[in-house]
Amino acid sequence: MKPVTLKQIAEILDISVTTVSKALKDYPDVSKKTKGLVRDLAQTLNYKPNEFAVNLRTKESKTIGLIIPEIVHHFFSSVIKGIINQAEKKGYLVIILQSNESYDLEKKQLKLLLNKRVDGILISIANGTADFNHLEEVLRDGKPLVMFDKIAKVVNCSKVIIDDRKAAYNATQHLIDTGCKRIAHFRGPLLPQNSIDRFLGYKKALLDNNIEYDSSLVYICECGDKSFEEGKLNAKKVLEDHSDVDGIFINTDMVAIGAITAFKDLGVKIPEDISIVGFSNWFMSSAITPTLTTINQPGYEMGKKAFKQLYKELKTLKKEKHIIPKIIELETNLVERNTTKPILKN
Amino acid sequence: MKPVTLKQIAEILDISVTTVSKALKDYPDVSKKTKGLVRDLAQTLNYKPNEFAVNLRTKESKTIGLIIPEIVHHFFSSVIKGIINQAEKKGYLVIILQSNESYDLEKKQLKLLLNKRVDGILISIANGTADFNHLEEVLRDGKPLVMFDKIAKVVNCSKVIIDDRKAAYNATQHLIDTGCKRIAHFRGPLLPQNSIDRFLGYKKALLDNNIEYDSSLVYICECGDKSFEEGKLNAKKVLEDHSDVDGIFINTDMVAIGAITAFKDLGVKIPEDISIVGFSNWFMSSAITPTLTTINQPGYEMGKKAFKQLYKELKTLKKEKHIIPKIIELETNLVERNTTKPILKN
DNA sequence: ATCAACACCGAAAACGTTTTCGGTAGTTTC
DNA sequence: GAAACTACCGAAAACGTTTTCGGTGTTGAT
Repeated sequence: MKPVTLKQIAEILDISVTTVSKALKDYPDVSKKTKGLVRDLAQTLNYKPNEFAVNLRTKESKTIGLIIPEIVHHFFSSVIKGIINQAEKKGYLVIILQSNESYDLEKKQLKLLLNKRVDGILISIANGTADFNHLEEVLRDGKPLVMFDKIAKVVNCSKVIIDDRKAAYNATQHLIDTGCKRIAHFRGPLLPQNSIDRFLGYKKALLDNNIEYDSSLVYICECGDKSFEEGKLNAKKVLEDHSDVDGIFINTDMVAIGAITAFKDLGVKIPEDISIVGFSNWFMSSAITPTLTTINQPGYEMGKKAFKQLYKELKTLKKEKHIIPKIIELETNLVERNTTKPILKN
Repeated sequence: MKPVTLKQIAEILDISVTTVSKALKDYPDVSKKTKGLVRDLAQTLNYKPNEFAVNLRTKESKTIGLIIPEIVHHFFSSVIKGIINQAEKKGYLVIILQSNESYDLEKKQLKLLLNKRVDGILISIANGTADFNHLEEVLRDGKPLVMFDKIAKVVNCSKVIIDDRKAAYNATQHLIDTGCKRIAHFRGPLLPQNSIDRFLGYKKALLDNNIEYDSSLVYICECGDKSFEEGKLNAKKVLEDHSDVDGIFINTDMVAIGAITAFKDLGVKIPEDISIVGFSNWFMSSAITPTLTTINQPGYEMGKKAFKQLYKELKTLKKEKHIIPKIIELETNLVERNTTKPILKN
């Protein structure tokens, strides 16, 4: 019942623990014969090295921590998949925690991971997070930290992101290119950088096309569980408030699908009466009718890149003292579908 | 840079390591004064107990392993959420691995977790898994194992499941109750128990209502990434093969939504011409038009229950030698929406 | 016969905790 | 004034591994 140890193997073979350890790790100063004996016995006894002891000696756990605002979410779960697949390839295991978009939980969980002595941390911060002391502490602890998607610009660590501003600019520009004159925006919450950047991109596109920015055309969504409902609700509000709106750039696909559903119910024709561009390229976007024009946001890729960066830092930290943070920007692209009209030739 | 240890605190205060350790753990044989000193110093030095050393002594890691076929999946990600939320409450961390529906990967990952010496394991097995030796090994290792959703009946461990057969029976019965006479079934792959049980439930319902079972009305879907496409494809096939079909019970919502999309494109009226019942109650089911009648499968709840059972076993294993496996069955229910007609009064 | 080279092995320290057990000093009891 | 408590502290062993360093015995060359 009790797990087999090096000591037991040593006693059976009447050799020292040292030799057993070395034999299993293929040291050159152990004879072929002994190695054979040790390995065979280890095999038959089903010996598994005690990771706790190994960790204690080597001071690493080959485990990393991951904090994410929400797991039940297509984009984030894609990122997770990218991370753990990549981690597994490099022999790392991943402990996942969910902050639930709460700063307090995020802080607590970060402490949990630091206490567990994970080798490094990946995080996408919560919407509510405005203080970054808990994140700085990771760095102070000498552990590599890589942020992705929802980042804190001010923290001096590596980041894997998309250019939200540019993507939003392109989305809005596409609406303009397809003939929209009065364009609304369903934005996300006020705090997270993404939602700000997307808003800024939207605004810039209007400006560059000499369309006046009208703050009453901007609606806020929490983009949480209620995304679909928010989409429906805001769609109705737009119709009431501004009968002249002919295009909407929407912060996330889920909200966009809510809006589409509401518009269909209300007899609004898409894209003839109102054009819509979403954000994320959630797979449902190509399933709904009409299919949703949206910005493709590469989640799996982002997860992969984030882990790769963390891995690099893990390696360099073994030799050098410090790491130079790196900003990795992933490309996004507009996926043209049927909620926008074809581009006007002029 | 190097983490603070008990020894350092002891040296500074000129007391023994023992006393420091005891002070921090609030042993009764340490004076209030000493406790205060130790705790204050530990605080200011930002002392964190070395988990590796603690693990080595206590022989537990307060970490469990979770293997799941696919993360990017609404049902499974809900389960994950349930698990890690519950685990966090009890002070456990969760390492997640994804088998990708592959037996070989599943086997490898299980070994990985066992080597990591997690305290217990939660698993939903891959479709391809037909040999269960790797699962038995967990038990042989003396570690608690709890399966959920996709289980192996033959393995003697606790399981958290739904009654797929009953649920499928109810789904089919509902189609019959709403007037369907010729009912097709889009089933999942041949192997996993769920898919078999749902098929069996479908068949039984037909039998009990004196409707002849026709194997040509059963279509197989892989239910992987291509679910939506499979739904569309099989919908078309049904129309070609059997113009008289007036109801379909579909293995998962995603496939059902594909089918609905295809039917709408082909001008088939739902539920007038063909009624549909899905399975899972994916949130998109209530967003699509028409909203999908489906079986509610409580993912979050399942995750919670699975961890709770594992936790119980973890505790009992500390006292007793053996645990008696338990089968926990969660209730499902039919959610009536608009892809089925109202029930006929007779 | 001597020395160097080589092949192989093991003692011991170290990693940082936890816990048992015994010890000392001071206080109370009769 | 002896015995019995109480309150507090610490030495040491243990958990299982890794790695350094020094040993022994054999071989081959001189």
